[in-house]
Amino acid sequence: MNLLLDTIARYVTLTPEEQERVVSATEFQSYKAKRILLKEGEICLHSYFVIKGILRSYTIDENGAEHVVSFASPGWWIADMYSYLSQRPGQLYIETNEDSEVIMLSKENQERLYDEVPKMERFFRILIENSLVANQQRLIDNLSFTAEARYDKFTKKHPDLIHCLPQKQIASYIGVTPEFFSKMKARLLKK
Amino acid sequence: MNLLLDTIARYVTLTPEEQERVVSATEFQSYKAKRILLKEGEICLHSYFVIKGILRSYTIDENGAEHVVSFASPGWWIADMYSYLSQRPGQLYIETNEDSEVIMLSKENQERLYDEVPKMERFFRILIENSLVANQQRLIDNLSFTAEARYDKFTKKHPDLIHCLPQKQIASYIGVTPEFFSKMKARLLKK
DNA sequence: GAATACACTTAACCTAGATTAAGAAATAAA
DNA sequence: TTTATTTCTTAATCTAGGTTAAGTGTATTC
Repeated sequence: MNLLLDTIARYVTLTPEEQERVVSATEFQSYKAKRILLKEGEICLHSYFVIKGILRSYTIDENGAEHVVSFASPGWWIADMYSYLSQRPGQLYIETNEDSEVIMLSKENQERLYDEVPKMERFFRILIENSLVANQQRLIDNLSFTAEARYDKFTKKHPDLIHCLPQKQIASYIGVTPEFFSKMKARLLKK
Repeated sequence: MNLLLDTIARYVTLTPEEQERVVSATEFQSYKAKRILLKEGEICLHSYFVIKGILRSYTIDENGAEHVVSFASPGWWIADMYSYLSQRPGQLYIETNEDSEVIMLSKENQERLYDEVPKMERFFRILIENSLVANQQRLIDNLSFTAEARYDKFTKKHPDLIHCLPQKQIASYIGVTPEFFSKMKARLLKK
C-alpha cells in the first residue's frame, strides 16, 4: 500500500491525515493473470494503480486487430482515460498480463479527494501532464521514425518490460504485426 | 481579451478579483503571418492562447520532413508541452499560419497562478485531461485507421479548419505526404 | 502425458503509401 | 505585368510493412 503514498510523495507532501484520506478513498484488489478488468463499450469506473504485476490497455479495431495503448507496471496508473473522465462507454480493454495487485480509485472518490485534499489535484495534474508529454512523443515517433527505430527506443526506455512481455504485445505497441516484428528482430540479429 | 475569461468560465467560476489576477498574469501579443514563435532547441517560455488567427506546432525529422503536431484556432492553447513544462530545450516549432493575436502565459506566472487562484489549477487540469484524451485517440486512429479514414475524421472534427489550412499541412497532420494526399483526394472525388 | 491452444518463425506474395520528377496553378514579390 | 516562389497535381517507380499460409516450439488443460 505504501507504493502509492511514496509515489505521491515524489510530487506533493501530504500530512498524515491527508494520507489517511487518500488511503480510505482507494480500494485494494488482486487479480489472476489474463483477467479482463474492462471491455469495449463499458464505463471505466476506476483507475488502477499497479502494485504488483503488469496490466495493459488496448483497442480491437474493425478487422479484429489488437492495438496496445499502454502498459502499466508497479508504480504506474492505467485506465481508459476517455471513459473514466467522461463516465461514458469507452473503446478500450484493460487486462492483467500476469497475477497482479492494484489499488483502485473511482471517479467519485477522486473528485471528492480533489476537494478534501487540494494537493491531490496538483498530484494528478502533474501526472497527467507527464502522460500527455509521453503520449505526444509517441505520436511524433510513430509519424517520423521507422519501426526499427521505435523498437530501439522502446527497449531503451523499458528494458525491464522487454523480458516479461510477449513479443506480439511489443509489436502491437510499436505499431507493427507480429510477423513483421519477428522478421525485423531476425534482421537486427544479423548485424 | 474576454475570450480567455469566457473559456475559463466554462470550467470554473472566478470572482472578479480572481479574473483580474488571471489577466495580469498574462500578456497580449500580435504577430504577422508565418512568424516563427519557437524553434527546435529553444525553451518554450510561454504557452499561447489564440484570440485570432491560427498557429501550428510541428517537428522536422532527420530527413527534413515536417510533421504537424497540432493546430490552434481561437479559443485553443498551444505550446511545446515537453519544453514548457520542463523548461528544457524542445523539438517543436511553433508558427503563425496567418496574422494572429495571442495571450501569452509564462510558466512562472502559471505556477504563481496555481497558488493564488487554486481554481486555475483545476481549469488547467481539466484542459490537459482533454488534450490527453484527444491525443490518445489520435494515436489509436493512426494505428488502426487508413489515411482516408483519418482524413474523413479530420474533416468532420474540424470543418472550419479545412478551408483555411494549406493541404500540405492537413496531409502532414494526418500523417501522409502531400503527393499521396493529393492522389487520395482525387480518388475520393470520383466516388 | 496426450491434446489443444497459443506464441513465434519463415517465406512468398501483396499493397498503402513514399519517392522522384515534372508540369500546372496559384501567391507573392518586384 | 512579369518573375519568382510556393502549392498542388499527376504519373511512374519503389519499399516498408501487411497478408496469407504453413511449420515449429511451448504452455496450458484435461
